[in-house]
Amino acid sequence: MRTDGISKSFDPNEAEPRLYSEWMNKGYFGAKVNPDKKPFCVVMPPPNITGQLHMGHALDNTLQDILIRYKRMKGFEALWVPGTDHASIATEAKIVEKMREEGLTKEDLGREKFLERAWDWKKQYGGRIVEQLKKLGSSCDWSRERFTMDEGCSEAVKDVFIKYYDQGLIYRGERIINWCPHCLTSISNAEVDYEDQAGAFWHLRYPFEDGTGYVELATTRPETLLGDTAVAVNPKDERYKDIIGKNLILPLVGRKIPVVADNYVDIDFGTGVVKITPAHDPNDFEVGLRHNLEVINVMTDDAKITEDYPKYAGMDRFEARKAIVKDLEEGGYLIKVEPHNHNVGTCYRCGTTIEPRVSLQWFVKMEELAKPAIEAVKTGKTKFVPERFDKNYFNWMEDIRDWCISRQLWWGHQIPAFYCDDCGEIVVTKENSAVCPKCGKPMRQDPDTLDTWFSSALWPFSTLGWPKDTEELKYFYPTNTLVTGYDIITFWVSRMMVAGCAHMNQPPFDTVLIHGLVRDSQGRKMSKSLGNGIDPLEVIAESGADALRFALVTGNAPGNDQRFQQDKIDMGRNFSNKIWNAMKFVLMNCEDDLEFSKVDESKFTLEDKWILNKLNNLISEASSNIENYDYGVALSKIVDFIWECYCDWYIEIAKSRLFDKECPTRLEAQYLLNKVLGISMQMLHPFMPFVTEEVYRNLVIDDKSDSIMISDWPTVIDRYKFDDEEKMMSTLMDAIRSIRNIRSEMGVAPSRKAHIIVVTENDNIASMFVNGKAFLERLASVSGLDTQKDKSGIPATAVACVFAGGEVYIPLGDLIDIDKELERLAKEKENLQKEIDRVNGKLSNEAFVSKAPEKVINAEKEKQAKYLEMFKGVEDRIAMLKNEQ
RNA sequence: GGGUGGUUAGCUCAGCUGGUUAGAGUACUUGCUUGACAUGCAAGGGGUCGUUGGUUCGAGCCCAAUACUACCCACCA
Repeated sequence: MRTDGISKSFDPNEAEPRLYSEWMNKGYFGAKVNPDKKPFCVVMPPPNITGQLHMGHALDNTLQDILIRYKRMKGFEALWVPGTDHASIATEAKIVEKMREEGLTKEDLGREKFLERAWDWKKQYGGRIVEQLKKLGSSCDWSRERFTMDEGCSEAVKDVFIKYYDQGLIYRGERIINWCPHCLTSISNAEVDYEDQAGAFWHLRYPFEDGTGYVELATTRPETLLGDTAVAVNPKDERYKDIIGKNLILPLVGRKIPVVADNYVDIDFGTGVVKITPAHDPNDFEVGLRHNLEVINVMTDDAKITEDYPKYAGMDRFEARKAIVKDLEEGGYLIKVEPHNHNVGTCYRCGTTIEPRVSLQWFVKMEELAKPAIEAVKTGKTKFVPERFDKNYFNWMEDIRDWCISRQLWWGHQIPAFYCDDCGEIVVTKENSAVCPKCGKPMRQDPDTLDTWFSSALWPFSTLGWPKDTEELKYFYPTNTLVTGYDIITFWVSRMMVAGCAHMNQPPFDTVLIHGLVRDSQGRKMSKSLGNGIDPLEVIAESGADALRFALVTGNAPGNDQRFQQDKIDMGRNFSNKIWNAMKFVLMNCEDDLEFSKVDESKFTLEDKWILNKLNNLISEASSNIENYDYGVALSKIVDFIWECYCDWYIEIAKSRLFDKECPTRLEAQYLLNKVLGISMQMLHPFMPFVTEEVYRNLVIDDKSDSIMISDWPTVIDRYKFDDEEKMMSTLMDAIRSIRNIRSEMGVAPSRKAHIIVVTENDNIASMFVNGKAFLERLASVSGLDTQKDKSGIPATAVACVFAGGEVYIPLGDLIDIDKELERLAKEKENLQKEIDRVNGKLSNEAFVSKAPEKVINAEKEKQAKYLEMFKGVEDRIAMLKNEQ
């Protein structure tokens, strides 16, 4: 028996790891430079080494795996490059946190020892997420796995830094930057999350130096008063014309500060007077530059007031706020406090309120670099899917600021800049040490590291060997599709686009496929704090990776968020089970010595031709859906085909041929059952790789590949195009559905088989019913049938159902309840009347007939004829039954 | 303040360039130990497609306005 050794149900926990390691051992995931094939390349967004696989990763990697498996089957040399990201801030924070538990600080350990710990961490946890990705079924070329801090990537980072520096695109300067007092580092604009917070507006008075009164102003951050070095008004503001240039005495501090005029001030907002704190506000910093104001930093790294203000020294900024407000009030400087909501910048890693702060940092000049990257999208060299996300991209890129790339962290790429403490000379070099070219003394390397995204920006080419001029680079670059979430466009996509254009003269990919967020069943973001996250690994353990992938892809459209529900996992698991059972049934009915070489295609029956035509349509439609990245749509079409067409109809119909060992078309049925299921498995494989492989291997298929993974993607088979047969078959199916419907409504027990009479004037239809007798018997509990051209001799108590081209009568004898049947017929008549009225209305509309395309008019006419015929049939029936009463 | 998406059955979502009686899954009701599968099979009920106008022979789809909702961007002290 072919079913020997085949388990009762598919067990993902057993099959998935076995198949995965087999695929890996056989090298199916690998890709190499191969001039005989077209390249297709995807680089994986490298997950953080600190990370654990979450639903976002699961979705992102499932989509990539679908894409890469599809392309591989389509005959491309398909490379999926995996790797991990060092994630400087996140990783360093975790290590520092762990050290804190041991009572240690970074400084206690020193840089070298700290980095040793960090590398240990990487060794311990960096592999964890990789193993988790494998559980998903990801078919990456693991032999090419990379890490953003490995030798090659580090080389690339240095090269880029030096190149930019030499071109004047990287500079070092004192600017106001976003400082995280918790992570103790600068962060870039992109790393700041703004959130609306309830705050207050403190109205203050600053007295004039000459004792002639005071100006009134309002602030949301009274503690920054300590660093005020001016007060600004708008030069056009008539109210304050006379005070420009006068001096004020800063309350609590006693510093003399000028009133300056600057267009930045909005006349209509507040009192029209703004206190200027250049060291702690980006706008004030700009004002300060224009008016040559002193920049006074009043806070330490961890946002405490400095020793310069003894009364508040050591206080946290929010503590200091309270103290200062109290002192202002006592000093009579506080006029009033009103509630006020405002946008507060927070650190995207730790959520701490950002402190804008003047500091010496490294920057990349972005404006020029952004231009070719913008151009690449404008000209369509790179396109976003869905298209609307290019607006998002342009929005960011066209208004881009210089990128602060230095971080006061140890874990990362140390900036390759060296300083001479003697003469102040700066050297930027790849060497590990430098000697001052001016005074010959050893130089000190900048202690800071680079923003993580600086190295990830190079990912599409650093992973292919750059800066070396490798064969891989020539063959696989530019890569093809980048798959990532919309939340990562500014962080990563934009920077890769910039880097690719700058260093490779080509944007790094032709398509950016954007997906949305995976939310919980109530539509909320999955987050640790809410505790509403679903662990993909638990889902895999319970229901298998195929079920998880099914759940993630079902109903997923590019760029859209989706809800994740247990239902979908169950559907996936049920579907696997359905496939498995279909396979078992097929094999159960295939002898060991089948000779498919003896199959005679001229013996294909109506249902054979129907399923083949359906299959052809599926191949062409699903393929084009996949090409368009509509994976959700493609999957549902494939599922519908397998479940409805193949299982619910074709298998059921085929049963009579299989069970009758003498049936002349039995071999053809066996052949097609295997073939059609096999092709369906191939199309389903990118979505559900494991169960499809297992089923494919068990089926009886000629010229079968060793693995479904490396089989050829199915194409439309021209000799199996049977549109007419498909139409005929649907007529039969309609009739079957009608019979079932009536039996169910009349409450006829399934065990009670009925002899039916088909009335039709059309000989083709009549013979179709006769030929389909066997499956009418099976599918509609029919015990036999007659055909005739008119209604003569049909007992009045027969129940009729009408279909296009005729009627089917089911004589049910005394089982029939005439009143009930009349009621049913009346309802049907009413429905038909409505439709006829609608169609008549359309066709009698002059405008419609003269303007609508002929095709549409003809369709309406056909409908009209059909409905009229059916209507007449129903009327006759009613008359007959009434007669009987 | 600017921008983007969503609003279709109780729930989750499809609906391609406007053209059958607006679909699916789930939930619900009913009937089935039908020789693969109860993780299943069959039948059924359920929607004025957010609102209001407009274009058109014809609008869930296109246009305008509006409401609600989610998100992104922005220096208003």
